[in-house]
Amino acid sequence: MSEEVLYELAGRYRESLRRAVYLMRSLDVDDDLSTGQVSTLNIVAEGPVRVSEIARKAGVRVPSATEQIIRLENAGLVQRTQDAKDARAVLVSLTAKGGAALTSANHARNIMLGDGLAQLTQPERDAIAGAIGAMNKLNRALTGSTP
Amino acid sequence: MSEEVLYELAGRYRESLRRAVYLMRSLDVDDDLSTGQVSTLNIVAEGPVRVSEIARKAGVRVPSATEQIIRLENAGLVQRTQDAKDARAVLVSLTAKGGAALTSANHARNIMLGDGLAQLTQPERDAIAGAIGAMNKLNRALTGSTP
DNA sequence: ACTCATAGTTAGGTAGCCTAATAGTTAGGC
DNA sequence: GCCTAACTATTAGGCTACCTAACTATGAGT
Repeated sequence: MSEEVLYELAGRYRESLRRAVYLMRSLDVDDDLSTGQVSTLNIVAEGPVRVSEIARKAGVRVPSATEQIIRLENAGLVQRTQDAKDARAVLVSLTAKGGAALTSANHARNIMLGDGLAQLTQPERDAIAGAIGAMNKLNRALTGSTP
Repeated sequence: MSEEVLYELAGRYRESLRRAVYLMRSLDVDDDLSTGQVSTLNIVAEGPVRVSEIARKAGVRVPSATEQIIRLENAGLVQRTQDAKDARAVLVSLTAKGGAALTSANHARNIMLGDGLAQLTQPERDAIAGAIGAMNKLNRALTGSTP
């Protein structure tokens, strides 16, 4: 694969992602949860997680994760408990209210995005569906190198 | 197209995009330009543009665009001039220094992203390349609705 | 000419990210 | 067993980027 072709593809993909950032923001619905908060909740929803693990998965530093968690805790959406096996660690888990809020938030956003997808042709949707796996692999390849 | 399928695709795509957005940020190179600033410069590079046009293309409000532009102007990367045809309007254009900085910034980021793309298989790269058009159309479809 | 719309800036506030410094806890070498 | 080094999380302080509301200046319509 020639470097020029990779470079050219990188440029086009980067530009498309730039606009997608905007799209993500436009998916912010009137539910008092920012995109970042929904992401954090989605991570926490996988089970009780350490703060450092949340930070790693979200791609931010630990203090930033702490801050988000405190905000979510104040909103009653998550709770913090000490890890019984390691007194240094804090386990973050969803509250019932948090679970409900997350379900609703994901639903609202997926519906909005689904509306956009419905405006595409079937081949276009197929193209996006087919690219997701490769995008995820690319994300892993690059985020591994710059944690 | 069934709604469930759209919904499911929306969820997977949204999660992939979320990670890709982090990836974009991780591409920040040591060149004193944030991703947002590079985006703004890329918009300005298309020719002298009004502040409101920059805001529209970047998906932010006008005051936010003004702020970015002032920052870039202080760095000597863009310049503001009065529109000869409309004394209310301000035209923003790249300076020579800004053009050079943008070229360098885009180059560094495309090289980094190109490195990641090189780690994919050819079909995976094809999948991404094939999805870009659809992603852009989707971006337009959704961003049009929430300016 | 008067009014209303448009373009941009300024002011004030918030979220979210960062680094550096701190407190407490665990693990490993000796 | 203990002491040091490493790890986990929080706090403190600072920055960017975004927002809304209010303001100034200019243009356009009747």
